Amino acid sequence: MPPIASGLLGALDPTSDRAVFRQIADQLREAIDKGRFREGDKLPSETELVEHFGVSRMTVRNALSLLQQEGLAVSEHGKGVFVRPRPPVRRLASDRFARRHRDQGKSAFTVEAEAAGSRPEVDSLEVKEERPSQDIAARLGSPRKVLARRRRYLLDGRPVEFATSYLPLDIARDTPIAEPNPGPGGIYARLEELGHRLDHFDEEIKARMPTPAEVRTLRLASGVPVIHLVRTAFDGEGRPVEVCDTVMAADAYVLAYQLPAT
Amino acid sequence: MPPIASGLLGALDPTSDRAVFRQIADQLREAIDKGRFREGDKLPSETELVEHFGVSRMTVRNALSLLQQEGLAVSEHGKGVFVRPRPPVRRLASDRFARRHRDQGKSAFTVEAEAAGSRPEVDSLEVKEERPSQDIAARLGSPRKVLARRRRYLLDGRPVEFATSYLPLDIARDTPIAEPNPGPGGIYARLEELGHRLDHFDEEIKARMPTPAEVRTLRLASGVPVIHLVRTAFDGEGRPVEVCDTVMAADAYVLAYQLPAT
DNA sequence: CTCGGTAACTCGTCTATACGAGTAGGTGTC
DNA sequence: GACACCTACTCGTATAGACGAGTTACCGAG
Repeated sequence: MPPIASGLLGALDPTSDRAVFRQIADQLREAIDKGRFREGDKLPSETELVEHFGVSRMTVRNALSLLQQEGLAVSEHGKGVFVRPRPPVRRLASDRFARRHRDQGKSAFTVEAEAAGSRPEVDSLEVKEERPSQDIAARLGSPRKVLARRRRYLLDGRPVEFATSYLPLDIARDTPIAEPNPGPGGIYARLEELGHRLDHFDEEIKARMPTPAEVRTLRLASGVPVIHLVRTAFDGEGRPVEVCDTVMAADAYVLAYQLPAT
Repeated sequence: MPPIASGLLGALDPTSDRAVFRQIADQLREAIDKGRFREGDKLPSETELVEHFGVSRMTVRNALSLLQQEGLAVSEHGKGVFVRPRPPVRRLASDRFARRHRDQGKSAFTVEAEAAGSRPEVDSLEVKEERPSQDIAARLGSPRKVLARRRRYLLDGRPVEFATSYLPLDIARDTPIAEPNPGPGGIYARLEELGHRLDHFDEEIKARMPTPAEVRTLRLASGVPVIHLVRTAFDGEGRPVEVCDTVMAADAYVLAYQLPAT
């Protein structure tokens, strides 16, 4: 076995006042940026880096930890540290809720995923009545209780999104919306059948680091933020009829919107 | 001085197989979530935690590092580790480029910031001609050269956003758009005066961890992602007339959009 | 009173060592 | 050939110690 995957990495500058672990991280980052290590490639092991740079293991781990926080690398216990693969990205277009996309037999997620050549799944379905949080209540016009529909979306076995829809009970109770499977076209199609013609949606987008619970349910690598999207659906009278709270793995999404110049 | 800010923190569970540093992080996280430590509060020092839990300093640092990666805490050299303050959030509404917002004497950023009671600044202005990257070229219809306008936006002295506008040279050369200050209403007002009536904008949104360069220019705390927004402006003939590439501190923004149900 | 220095505290960096736990590949037995 | 085992490699967790550098408050000299 060659002593190290060296040649790809240079030496430290002892005169620099830049911390040693940062210098090591810089070199690895540059090697990744320049393509000397590619997506999914294994980086030199901690032991190899220790020998190559002549530093202690904690220093090397510190450098690798930096790269992981930047989202450039992921470590796998027992295997090594790898250049983080960029997963295929799902593009959410601003017309994704257009009525013409609703009259299918399948859900929008399924149709779109299959068109993109991926294998879609929906799991951890939960449908129950509950008291809304303050935020959700405010968006829905302060109903006392709401119907909550929770589900997780996966592409090719990888969880990409976790969503909860909230609907006022007076709208959703004893309708197909309260069923685990609401039928073709999803709950928006059912809402319209029930006489709540949808007029427009408001969406609010934030990005932040995931909570430990979100790391688990979305199986997120370190250094991957989440996109938190809250969508409110309004009917023709301006009444909010649904709020959908969605947490998405940020590395799996691009959101696209079209704005009129008015 | 009291021996420790204890009472707020419990003991470790030696029977648990959960790593000690995770247990410590769990306790601190819970104390923050429950409001026992509030925004800006100083957490117990490393030394205090070492004594309270009876572990080594590296273990405590490991726990604190976890909280920083989650965006819950920030450390300040020589001072301590603090619960990360949530800065005031700037809300970008989907009508922010409406024509009626343009006929002011000031830029949209300035007007809006002052209305919100903040002190706006714009700096590191750079205006130059350059060859576009592949991505920008593709969005602009492959011009050979473009005018690039770079600037950084600050609120109350804090950098929140870094943006670059790209315009095809045949549109922008020798116009007020090529000046450092393009005048009231910004470059969109100038584009319309030049006969490029704006029709609509496309926006693409991603979230990711910042590069080291972005950490510097936006003075980002660890555990704060960036929102990367690329906006393309189209004229009435469907020609792209500008691409604006923006990197925003994610903790300073909420993006709001309105979608028609069509 | 002002200014400078010191002391005590904070986190940052780095070394050296040890053991645990997951993975992969080879080896040897049945 | 199938399978259990062993071994060598990987990263994960934890200890103990050392020195450096930024911050703050106090105290003493001028």
